[in-house]
Amino acid sequence: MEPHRYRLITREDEIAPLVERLRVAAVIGIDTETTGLDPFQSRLRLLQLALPGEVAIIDCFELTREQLRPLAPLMAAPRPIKVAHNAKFDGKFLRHHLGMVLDGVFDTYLASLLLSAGSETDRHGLEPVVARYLNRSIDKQAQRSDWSGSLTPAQLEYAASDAAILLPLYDVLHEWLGKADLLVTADIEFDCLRAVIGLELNGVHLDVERWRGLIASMRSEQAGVEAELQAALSGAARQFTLFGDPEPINLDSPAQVRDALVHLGIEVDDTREWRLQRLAPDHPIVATLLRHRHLSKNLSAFGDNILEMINPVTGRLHPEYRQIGSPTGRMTSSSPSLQQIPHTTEYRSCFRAPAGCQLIVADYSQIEMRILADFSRDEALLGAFDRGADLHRQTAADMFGLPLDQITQRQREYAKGLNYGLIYGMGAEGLASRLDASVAEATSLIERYFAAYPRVASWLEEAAQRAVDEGKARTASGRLWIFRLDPHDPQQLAALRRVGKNAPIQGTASDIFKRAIRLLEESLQRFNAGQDARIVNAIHDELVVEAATPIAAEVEQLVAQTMIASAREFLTRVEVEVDVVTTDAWLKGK
DNA sequence: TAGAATCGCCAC
DNA sequence: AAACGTGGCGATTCTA
Repeated sequence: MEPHRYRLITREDEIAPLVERLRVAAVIGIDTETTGLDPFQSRLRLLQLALPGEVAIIDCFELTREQLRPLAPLMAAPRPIKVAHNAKFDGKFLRHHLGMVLDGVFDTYLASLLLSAGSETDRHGLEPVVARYLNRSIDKQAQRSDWSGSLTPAQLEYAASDAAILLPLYDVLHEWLGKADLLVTADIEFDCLRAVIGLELNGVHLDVERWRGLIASMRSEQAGVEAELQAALSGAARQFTLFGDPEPINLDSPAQVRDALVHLGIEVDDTREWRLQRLAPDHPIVATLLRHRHLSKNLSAFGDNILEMINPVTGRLHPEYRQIGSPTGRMTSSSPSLQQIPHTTEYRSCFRAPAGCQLIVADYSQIEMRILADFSRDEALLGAFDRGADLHRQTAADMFGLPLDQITQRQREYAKGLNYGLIYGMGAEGLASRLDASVAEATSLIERYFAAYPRVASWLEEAAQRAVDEGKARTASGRLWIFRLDPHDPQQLAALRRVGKNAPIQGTASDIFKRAIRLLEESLQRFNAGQDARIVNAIHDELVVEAATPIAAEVEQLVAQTMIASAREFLTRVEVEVDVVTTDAWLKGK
């Protein structure tokens, strides 16, 4: 690639003229080089700003936060558009080290993800994206060089070219997004970047002592369970120690556990939970085994490892978010995944508001069923939400033609199974197993359900057929998922029909949620000036906000109103409900 | 011996 | 009893 014209900026008097040139630009490329990946433990070295034909490279070791402040309004404004590849990374460093909010972004990484529409094989680093959309090759080797010392011409050339390439990349990706009707979805994604940057920087507070106590009590119970199981199962062992004692089996090995059970006369093909559940009533040892599994799982997945992830600088957990974590648009979090902390009081109560703060925990009530009602226009299902009654009880009443107060617990369970199952494309066999009923019973229940909600039936069928015919699905915002499933293969056809039903619903829930995050970030801005309210967790349909106690009540109202306002942008027929509580810990009726 | 594949299970 | 969608992740087992 041809060398880029760049200017290394190390003096304060160079900032104002630079700001003037940037201010009149429609679009600028932006990139950073840092001494590491964690903004709390590494430094921001370079900030590159690309204009057509020119790249300014700011040496952040030479200039103070105060001296760079004139750049801040540009970074936060809608214009110029800041083009970055994975702006979340740059945005975290800008926010933490320079106090700048990054907004008004076009993210080429997110754009590439949207355009690939769920392809698992596409890569989305800058190098493959440039290759795919500009048909050019770039060299990323200098990325991992040492950015903390004196800079070589090669490093500066790399820094400049990485920022410069973003401008032509923007042109091409913008055009492709337009052609694919993805500009609305792209704006949803770009708009919530600022909040996702906040989510990662804010992190969550974990009560370490409480967590340690939880681990300790589980470990001691596990020791007892383990001894009991070894005594019972080792008789089945084929291995013996040098002293003739039975070799203990590895209870974490499904194969060894299966063999041991078979030796005890308990015939099993595998040892998955549902299968062991079936055996537990007749075999106390299996129940104990299940308890061991549970403890073992929790201790390994939610034990000391979580404590090790606490950031030494902030003392908090800072998960990484993949903003487009699935083709439906759902976010995922990792290191740790706060989205899979067990939903029990002992775990959730460890996630607490720090002193002087409260947690506002808010989630959408039945959001996916409401989306289904809105999409299908089914009068009875819409009516169920209008009446505001317990949905599953209402569904049972609709199915069985009974008044609400005559619905039995079992009938409500049936209705609940259907409400949850059908949006996932469940069939009669699946429902039968879930409800512990016969396939005939399940079939008849589904018939009753669809008789009560006929437009739901037709919408689901049309969605399945559309997936088969077109090989793709879209959400309310236009988010696209192109299915890589072969409709000529019976198994893949069935999977295609299931995902065809679910994708528009789950994906629209993502649209609504992400829009809500954006709106809430904006609403909280006036509090954020004082660092008094911040979003600290986001789990598919639930938001957790940490707020200073004096403003918590006001923030609670804001959170609920904002989430409702977002849903209204996408749903026309159905009202959504938000359950919200203000508490000390991450607890609520959900 | 490192990485892939598999089993299994946590969340919404 | 692989057929209920989306994910992350840990332990074991397989494989190059």
